Amino acid sequence: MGIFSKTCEYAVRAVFYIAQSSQEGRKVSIKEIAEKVKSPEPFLGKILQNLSKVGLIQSTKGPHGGFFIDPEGLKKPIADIVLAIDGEQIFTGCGMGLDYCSEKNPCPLHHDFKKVRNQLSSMLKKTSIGQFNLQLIKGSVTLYK
Amino acid sequence: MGIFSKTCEYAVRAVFYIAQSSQEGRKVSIKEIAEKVKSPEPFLGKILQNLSKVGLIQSTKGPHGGFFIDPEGLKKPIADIVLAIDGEQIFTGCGMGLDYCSEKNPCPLHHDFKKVRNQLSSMLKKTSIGQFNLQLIKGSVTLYK
DNA sequence: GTTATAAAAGATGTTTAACTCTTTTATTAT
DNA sequence: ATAATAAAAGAGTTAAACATCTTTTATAAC
Ligand code: FES
Ligand code: FES
Repeated sequence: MGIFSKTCEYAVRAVFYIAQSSQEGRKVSIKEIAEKVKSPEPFLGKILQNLSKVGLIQSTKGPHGGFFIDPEGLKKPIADIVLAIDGEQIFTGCGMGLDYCSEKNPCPLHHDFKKVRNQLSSMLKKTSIGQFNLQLIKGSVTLYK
Repeated sequence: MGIFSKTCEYAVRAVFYIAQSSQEGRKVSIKEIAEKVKSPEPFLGKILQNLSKVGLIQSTKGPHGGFFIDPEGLKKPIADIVLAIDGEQIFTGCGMGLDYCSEKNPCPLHHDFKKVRNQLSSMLKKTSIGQFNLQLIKGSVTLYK
């Protein structure tokens, strides 16, 4: 596995796709999202359910219903998705798995690991979910391969 | 979970402890290592068995036997431990879980994620297993809490 | 209000990672 | 040789992550 859990990877890809669709004024169904971001449909349903519960995305049931993100949601950082799925360990935890990370009682990796962790955090916090859509729309980046 | 798997965290802590002991000229038993780095003893046994198979550490059976690291092993980078346990995905994989990471067909995170990944790689590759012992011996860093 | 649509909710199943136990083999000391 | 020690090897268990299936609820169109 990579840095994030598989569940989290699905979530990020899905949210990006929903964001893009929302900016085009469309709601999208689980089925469509699952196809476009290559994730198992029923599992993605559960993930989106959770993201919806914490208010990161919105949805409406029934015909022409589906998932979308309101303008407030588009302003939120990508970090919020990761936090909702994988928790804060990745932003604050010790690289060697010690119970807690501290300056006073650091592990051998601490000094360097802290930098990596900080860079990861700032990358996820500095960019909002909505900001990626320009890139996506003009086709310079992709959500599937 | 953090950036590395739990198994990998145990492995790194254990290898550091073994390295320290080796530089003091002692072999150490699974029991001792498990206590000192806070890992489940039988599980750690399996992990060390694997590291031993790939030649990262050495061991001898019987009385006064145990694990140690030869001078060659001490020169190897920490990255080798991570690679042996978690695989190369963490060094090369796409942050959003796309099948492969590429410059030509990048995901939205690619540009920034690449930097994080590179920093992580260089951190793990630049320092050898043996280099940590000075810090460990003088007590400025720790392997348990 | 009936029907169609689509997500929510809840229960269930599968796979992988984490962890344990038992038996065997190698080494050393007596 | 025998007994003691410690890892290797292999089989087995448990828990968590990943994934599916079924039923219910909300919404919209007719
Ligand atoms: S103590 Fe290990 S990363 Fe800070
Ligand atoms: S394509 Fe996603 S990190 Fe490179």
